[in-house]
Amino acid sequence: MKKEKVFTNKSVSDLLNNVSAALTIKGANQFRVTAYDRAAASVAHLSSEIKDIWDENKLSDIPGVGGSIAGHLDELFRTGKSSHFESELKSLPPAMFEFLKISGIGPKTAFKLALKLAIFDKKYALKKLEVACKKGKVREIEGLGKETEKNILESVKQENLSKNDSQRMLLFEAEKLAGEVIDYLKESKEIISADPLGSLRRKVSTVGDIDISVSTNNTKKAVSWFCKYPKVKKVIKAGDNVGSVYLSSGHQIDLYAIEPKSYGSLLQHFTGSKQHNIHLRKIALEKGLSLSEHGIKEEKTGKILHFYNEKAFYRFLKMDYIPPELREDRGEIAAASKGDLPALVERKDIVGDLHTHSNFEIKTSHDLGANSPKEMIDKAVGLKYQYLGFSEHNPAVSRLNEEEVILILKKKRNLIDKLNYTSANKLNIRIFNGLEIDIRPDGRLAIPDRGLKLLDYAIVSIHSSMRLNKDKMTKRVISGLSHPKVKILAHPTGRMLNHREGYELDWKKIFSLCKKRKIALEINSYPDRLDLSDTMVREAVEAGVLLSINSDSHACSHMDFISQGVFVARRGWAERKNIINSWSVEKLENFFKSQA
DNA sequence: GCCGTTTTCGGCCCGACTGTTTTCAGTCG
Repeated sequence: MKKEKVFTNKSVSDLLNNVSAALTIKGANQFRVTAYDRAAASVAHLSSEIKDIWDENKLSDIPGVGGSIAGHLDELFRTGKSSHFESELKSLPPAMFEFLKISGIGPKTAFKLALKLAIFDKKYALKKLEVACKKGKVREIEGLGKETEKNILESVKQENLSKNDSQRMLLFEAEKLAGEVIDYLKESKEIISADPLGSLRRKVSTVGDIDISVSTNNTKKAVSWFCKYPKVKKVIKAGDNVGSVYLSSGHQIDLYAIEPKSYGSLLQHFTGSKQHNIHLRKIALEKGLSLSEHGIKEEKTGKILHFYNEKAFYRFLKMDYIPPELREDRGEIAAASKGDLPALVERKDIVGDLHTHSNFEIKTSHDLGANSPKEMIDKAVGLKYQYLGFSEHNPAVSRLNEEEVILILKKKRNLIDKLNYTSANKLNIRIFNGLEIDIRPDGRLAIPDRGLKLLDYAIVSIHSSMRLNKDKMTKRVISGLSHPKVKILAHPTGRMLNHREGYELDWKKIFSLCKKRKIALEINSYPDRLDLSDTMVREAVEAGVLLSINSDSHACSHMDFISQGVFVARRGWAERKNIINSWSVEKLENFFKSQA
């Protein structure tokens, strides 16, 4: 059997970067080079898989991918190779593309190294380069020197072949890491404020490098304080306004320092996204203005206008303030100019969690929660929730007969009723009796109808046979959604960030059914799920489908993950009205009882 | 090679930093 070649966003992005490098060496038009750079960066930051986008015939929708590159990529996905890309790359030594992985080495240096050291093969290229460095051969090359040699040696040795070689961090991890650095920075009396930048500030589900800005009256001191952060392993650069370090954990952190009067411009500039800023810059240019991290320059007078904060910046451009989560150049600039931005859902709008697992002994074949219902309720009260839904996995049908299953579900029903009696009196929180039910491969639900009757609502989801094809999977899910008690489809694509791609579904069909039958699609807040993804949320919202932001907690502490789901919802342009667990108890109760 | 509320041609962001230089090229974001 022929093995299918796997294309990931990362591998496609690398390929485009290599083509860009090849064009640079060949002295191609610089705009053609940057076009490939842009396409590569764009693909690397996609929030869905490029293969899926190709499936839907939407490659040209990717910013920076036009007819030509889309055509080559199409050939690549259809046949496993692109004759055009291959011909661009073939005249150059394959080793140089390995060298490109080293931070600080670009196309010209990589090419020079390969040529002068006569390292041509890809195999052992880095190893051979390391040997050459140790022999002092690199410093002999014209234009290179001791420092370059040292940098290469350190990079190769530490496998700090960064430049995106390591996998992207989950947003949750990045927030934690950046939070610690920011806390440290704020200890300095020179530093007035410090904020995350880039994808971290835009709350993208995965984050590459961490960038941080500081407002200070002494940028040099701020950078030097940053470089003294105890977890720094190596200072990459330390200029008057910019610092860059590797932590001992291997993560790279960049710092940008600026005086307070320009802080708004800096924050805006480095929050990006790149596409958002390019679009803004174009609009500004038409008005005779040029944008930079220092401010807005009036071309006519040469005067630079400074902005303390971003609100003033956007106001000057005659736009509403655009929340960082929306800054992806997906229509937010036009909307902000017209005063048409959505009123994005906020964390405080979420007044209940409908997907949680307690340790109630339900004899499931999946995982139980770690905490008791009582402990979970205390946590929910602490979060000021108005309601909490327990949705343990269904009892294991293969090991129990129907009567045993019903018995367990009755026991759970009784417990919830009892909890409601006490909680209504003492805690002022409503408890709902949910259940997370497997949709079996044939589309049937894993518990009998008699069991469903005991529930306030059912969540359905897929936990097995994830490799069914799109058609079969769609039929399976649609069948699983058919019972009127089913109100939520949990983690709808089954993806795990950095771990596995989701299964494929015919979303047109799913959306239209969910809209008609008023079934909410879940935004699962678990840090490595974040499923639906932001782009799918946007499509769901536009299709008029309801959403539910849930934590899928298997322990009390997991209930804090809910903010991660809120970020995804915001990135998907979702408003409070789209989210069922922002509704009042009464409205939600009616929703559960409705039989659309 | 991409892109379009001055659209199918003629533009395309730009500054900081490092290393190797002695005025600048290469890399990065």
